[in-house]
Amino acid sequence: MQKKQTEIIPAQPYAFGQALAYIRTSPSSILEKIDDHGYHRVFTFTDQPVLVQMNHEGSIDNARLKVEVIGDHVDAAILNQAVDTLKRIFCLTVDPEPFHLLTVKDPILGGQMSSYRGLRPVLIGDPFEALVWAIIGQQINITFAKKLKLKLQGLCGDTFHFNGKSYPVFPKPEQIIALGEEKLRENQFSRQKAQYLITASRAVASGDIDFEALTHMSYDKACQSLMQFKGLGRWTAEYVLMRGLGFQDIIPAGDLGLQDIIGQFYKHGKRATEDEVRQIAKAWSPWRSWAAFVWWLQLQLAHFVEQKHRSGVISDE
DNA sequence: ATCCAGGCTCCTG
DNA sequence: CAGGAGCATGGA
Repeated sequence: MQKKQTEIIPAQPYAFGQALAYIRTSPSSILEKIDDHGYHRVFTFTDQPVLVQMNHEGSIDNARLKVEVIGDHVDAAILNQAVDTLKRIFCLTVDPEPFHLLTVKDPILGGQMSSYRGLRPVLIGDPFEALVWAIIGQQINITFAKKLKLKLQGLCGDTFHFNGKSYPVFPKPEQIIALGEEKLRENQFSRQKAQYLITASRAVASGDIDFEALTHMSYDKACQSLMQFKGLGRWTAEYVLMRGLGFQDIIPAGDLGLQDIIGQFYKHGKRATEDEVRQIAKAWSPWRSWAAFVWWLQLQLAHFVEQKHRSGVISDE
């Protein structure tokens, strides 16, 4: 095993602790390990599993991030890939000030943001993982979606071992294809989901879906490009562009959760329609993805607290 | 039990 | 072209 390390100075202010809290409560995060020291996760860089660790030092206004990569053959190029990946996932190079100014103009969104100084979105670790998660999440409750993701990981994902600990490595498209529709069906994936997953994996493996190319397209083109595949509708395309590739100005208005919470705050509790969400979200351009992240964070925290309650972890005072 | 869930496709009228 | 049924499965 070789190690290399470096440091990232993010655009300030940056509340890394908020990002970690988000990951800890996010149902989509099954690969990340979060502890007092920071963030740990295995990525695949140039066909090699690499453990990436990021710890924070300093304060919100003086944040510094220590990055370490561990793997069989890690060199400067691998370290660079890790840094680029982390910058993308945590939006480290984006100046959050314009978004902050925008939220101040919207008292409702601004009210949500007041306790989140230095917060910025956290993307899903890898675009393919975002695509898989979006397909899994279609039309089922999140708790079950997480179970399915864990199952998929157990069925065809690799494991990376280091220092007595094991870290899951998200399956490559080829591994999901090799698993096959039958196996997925046996594991509670509906026929549709199984088909969509295989179709999407094939498209990624063949290069028909090219994430790198998508990042350079306009929103419209990228969306259309994804939606030509069966099983990838508008919501899924928007979700992947936003949470997988970091498109900054997308509102996945078809999302029931968003319709719900935006209705709560902007329509006196009545669920908003897709069109209404798009209309309301225009005010948040060009930061619509960031606003969506904030709303999702609210939903997620509420859901997390509720679950804790149910399982009796939090006792009523 | 009953309704619904971080949708999508396909089929009506 | 808007609206709705059907899908397939588990959570609350």
